Amino acid sequence: MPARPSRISLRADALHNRHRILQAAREAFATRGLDVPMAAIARRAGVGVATLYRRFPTRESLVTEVFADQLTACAATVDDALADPDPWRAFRTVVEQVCAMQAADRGFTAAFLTAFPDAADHEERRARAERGLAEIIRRAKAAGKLRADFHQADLTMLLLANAGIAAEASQAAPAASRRLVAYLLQAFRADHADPLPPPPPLTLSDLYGRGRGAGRPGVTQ
Amino acid sequence: MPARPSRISLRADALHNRHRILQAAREAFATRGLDVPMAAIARRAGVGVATLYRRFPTRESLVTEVFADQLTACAATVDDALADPDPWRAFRTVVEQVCAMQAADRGFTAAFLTAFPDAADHEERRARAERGLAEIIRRAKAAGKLRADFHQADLTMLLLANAGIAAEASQAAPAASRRLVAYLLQAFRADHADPLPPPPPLTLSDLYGRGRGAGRPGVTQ
DNA sequence: CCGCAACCGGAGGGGGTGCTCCACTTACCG
DNA sequence: CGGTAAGTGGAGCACCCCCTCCGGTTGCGG
Repeated sequence: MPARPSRISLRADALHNRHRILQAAREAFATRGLDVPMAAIARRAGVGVATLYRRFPTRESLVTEVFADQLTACAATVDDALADPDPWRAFRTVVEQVCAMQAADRGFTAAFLTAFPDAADHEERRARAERGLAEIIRRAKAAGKLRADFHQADLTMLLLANAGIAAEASQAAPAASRRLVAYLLQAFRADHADPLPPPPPLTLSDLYGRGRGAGRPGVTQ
Repeated sequence: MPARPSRISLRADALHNRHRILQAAREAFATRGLDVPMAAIARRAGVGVATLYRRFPTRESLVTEVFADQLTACAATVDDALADPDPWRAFRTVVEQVCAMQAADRGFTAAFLTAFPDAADHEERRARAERGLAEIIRRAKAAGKLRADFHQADLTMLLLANAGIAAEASQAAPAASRRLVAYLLQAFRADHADPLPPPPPLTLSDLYGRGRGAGRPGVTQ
């Protein structure tokens, strides 16, 4: 996979600064979340604000670049799971790994859950992962391990729940996340599936569609 | 229970405005979360900013006042549950009710999870509820319905997870929350309790103690 | 009905953040 | 080694939000 054409010809010092910025942003996002001030990132990287904005015109571009690796890792997790002959282990592993990544990096959680208007390959990769997950779910159900009334939206639900833990728990997040995932995996198993009351109108796609904001009663009031 | 002495002698119009402010704040907090601008609340209430600040000097005082009813309802739920002869139903009802309240009101979630430095009775009531919950847990375990390795911190975990859903899911929050709670309640049952890997170092108290911020590597950078 | 004290709303200072413009510096190529 | 274009950092503007001060208004007791 060749590097993106936009960054091939950078002067040596510029490239160096670019790496410093990415590193600083990575740390800042992980500990303080996605809305850390740009100036703080620049300061941490030891560059001026202008340099940061020249390299990454929008915060979004910085975020996508910073979390590209981790998203790749996510995709790889899904692919690995698709190659696993044991459907339930595949399902379990994906859930555990992704949630662990979320819990370890507060910014990653937000980046994962945020829709990026541009970032075409981002979206495409996400759609691909979603298809992979659907297949894993299908197999696990077919194997009789995953309860039949499990819905793909339940994964989104789990991700949101896990994000809540990552957002507030801080240092305790990894342990709490592990615990939550363990509980839920047990609840997802087919062999002890009590009836499940409510259906979940919640998939990643329509979460982005018209999700988060207020009901917008007036204009701004 | 008599009204608080601080608000007994208000002029008629002032009292009227006070109610308008509380109503506006309630709506704003519910839809936009706790950090909605004070000016927006004032505008929505049809009063000036000064009036809002005169009546509620800090945002915190406004928040506590707005959610006093709901916190009372929470406490009542715990008390009701303590009176229930069926321990498991008591446990289940408390969890379901509180989570439903959280899902219905985004601000309530935040208010519930936020520590208030003042608000003495707030803290006291919270501590009391926590004791009640401990008793409910104890009974449910003794009845053999709740798994023995359930920990009180698991409730906090559930609350945080539910908060994550309330924060991002918006209109789908109630349904998603119900689904999550249903899953977790099944996982909490003693009769299908697979071994649970990680212990949870996470209770409400130490969540407040030194919880949310970054690791604070330097001073502000 | 009158006077005063309680009340009101908006203007404005202070702080923080997003983003840009511009004079200076420096890597790199010939 | 020198010219040049790429690169740099910080000052500065615009915006938003918190909170307070102050001149005008009004409920209400006498």
